[in-house]
Amino acid sequence: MSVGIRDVARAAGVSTATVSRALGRGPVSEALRAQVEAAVRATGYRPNLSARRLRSQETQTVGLVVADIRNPFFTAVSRAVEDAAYAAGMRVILCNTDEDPDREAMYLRLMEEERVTGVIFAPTRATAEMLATEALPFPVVFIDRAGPPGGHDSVVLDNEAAGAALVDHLVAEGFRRIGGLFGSTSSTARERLSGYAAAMARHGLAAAARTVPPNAAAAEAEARVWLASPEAPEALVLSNGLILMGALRAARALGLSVPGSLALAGFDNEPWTELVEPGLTVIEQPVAEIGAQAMRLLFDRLKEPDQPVRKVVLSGRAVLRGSSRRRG
Amino acid sequence: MSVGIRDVARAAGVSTATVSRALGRGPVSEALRAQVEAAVRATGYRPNLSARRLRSQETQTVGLVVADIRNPFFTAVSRAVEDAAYAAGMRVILCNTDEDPDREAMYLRLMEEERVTGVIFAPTRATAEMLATEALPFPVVFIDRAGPPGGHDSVVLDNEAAGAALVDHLVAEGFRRIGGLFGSTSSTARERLSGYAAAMARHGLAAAARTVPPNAAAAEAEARVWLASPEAPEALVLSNGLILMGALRAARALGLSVPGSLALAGFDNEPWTELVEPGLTVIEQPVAEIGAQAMRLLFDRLKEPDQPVRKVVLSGRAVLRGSSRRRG
DNA sequence: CTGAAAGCGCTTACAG
DNA sequence: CTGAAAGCGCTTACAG
Repeated sequence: MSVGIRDVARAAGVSTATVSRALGRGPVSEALRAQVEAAVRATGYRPNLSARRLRSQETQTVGLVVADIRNPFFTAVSRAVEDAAYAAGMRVILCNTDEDPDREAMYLRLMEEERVTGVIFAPTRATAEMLATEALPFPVVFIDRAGPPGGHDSVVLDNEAAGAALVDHLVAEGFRRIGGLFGSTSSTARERLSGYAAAMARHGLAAAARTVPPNAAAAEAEARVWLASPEAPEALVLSNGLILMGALRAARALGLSVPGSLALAGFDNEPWTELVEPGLTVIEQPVAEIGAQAMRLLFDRLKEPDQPVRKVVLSGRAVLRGSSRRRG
Repeated sequence: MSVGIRDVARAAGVSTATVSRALGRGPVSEALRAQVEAAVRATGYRPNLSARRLRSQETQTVGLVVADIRNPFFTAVSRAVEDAAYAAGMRVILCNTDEDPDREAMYLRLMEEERVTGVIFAPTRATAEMLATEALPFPVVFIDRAGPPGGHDSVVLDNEAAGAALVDHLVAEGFRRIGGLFGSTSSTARERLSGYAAAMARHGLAAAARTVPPNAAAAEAEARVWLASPEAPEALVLSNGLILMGALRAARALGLSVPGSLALAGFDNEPWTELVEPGLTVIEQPVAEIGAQAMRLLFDRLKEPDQPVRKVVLSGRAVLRGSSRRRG
């Protein structure tokens, strides 16, 4: 029914081997190549990628496993990964784990069955640690969150520095009771928390950090309780864009003026952070660069499987806006 | 090197056929099934999906071809599609066309080579029309944008009604010089424009619509020129979330107060539209429902290839906020 | 219910 | 450069 390589071979008057070579990188005379190309057009032939993958043992596929594509950070990174992949003739399988270790395990298993060339992965802490010991049949590049040192290549932000930078900025603006709301599942959030805590200590201030599931609803709920309590901070550091959004909602709900009653400083320079009033101070991540770098690390690893593990640490850029401006 | 079905068969003391049946839906005695499962665990066997697909002639793969995953509308839809797909044991290949017909053609061709089970596609007008005649070897479900009637199944918003609803609302709020900024590439934008124009005519008002490439930068540039000109409207209808963002930026850049000097009403109830001041009036699309419905149409089509073409039209929900409030 | 054998559609040594 | 043949790892009629 469907036209196969045999039909093309017959139409071109050559062997299937020659058709295969003409479509790939095999050595073929110009004359035969032209015949094959004409036959391909005439028959409407489409190579069967499943057959090609099985036979060649190369799937040319990269798995991209992230927490949730609806998190704008992952949206942007995934677009960069896909651009790089398709440019290199590879395909991408995208999976959303919702930060659930069971789903992570399931998708990692799927990646094995797909015989993927490699995986770009934003793991939970639990899975990142597991992967330090368990060997996988393909290279893994961690993004956003590195596992234990020496395990896998990774490209991450300098989270400690970024967390500390937000504190330094808030302190410079005159704030002292600076709280922090951090995601509870990722090593990234933990590092940002660590940078926050270190900077607070350095300034001789008492740290007050809370952790929440990394989504806007959970962050809003926690912030509402906190901000209405006697221990309410006068400024808040938020560990990602969703938590920042939740904190802003909480401030609005409680009628707290920003930055008058509550200063905010967070992560991810999404378009909307500039459009709200006041604009939100954030650490901008080089999202496209993260995706592109991850693909580069993956390709390098495929080329040199035994080279030492590399960790690419990118710096965030502080974008200072009204939400963290000096009080009064 | 890698463990195959033969190794499992050997370990379990059965034939490869029995292993295959035990892992699939074949009839196998409980005793052998247990032996096979034990052997699978013991060997760490992972079925090779390329081989399975080649042999079974079923890829269990759906292609999802959208303009740009970074458009929040497509982000949300794609998440819904992926959830439905993985729940049904299918995989998703995601492609970004950037509204470029050449890239659309390229990815459609890739879908053929992948032998996908079906494709969910948000096409440009050019490609939608092409697809009305050209036959594809797999069912296609259009989302967001339907092609010519009778061509393919589709799930779309009632765009004309939504466009008209925004006009009716603005008129009710006392606006009369109501302009419109619409995307130039999709049938969706065209329909929203048509609803806008019809409603303007119904109210005895002069329509003033412009079209732009559907991204925030192009929309901002066009809006800046328009709003600074003598023909500047007092209210603007925007045909999607990106264009709405561009228009808001233009208003801010020109120092136009919203809604005092310029009212805004657009599409896509993204979280940020509630957080800006004033909140933006938008038509909310049932994004999760659109993705889920598309998968349902696809499954139905696979089950009943010859049933008549279906077009599911979903209604938007108007979310009225400050940006369109009566002037003065 | 079970196994031996054929074959899905390609690519790739192996000869020439 | 080219072709005949083997085989990638599975599933599925076909017999029993």
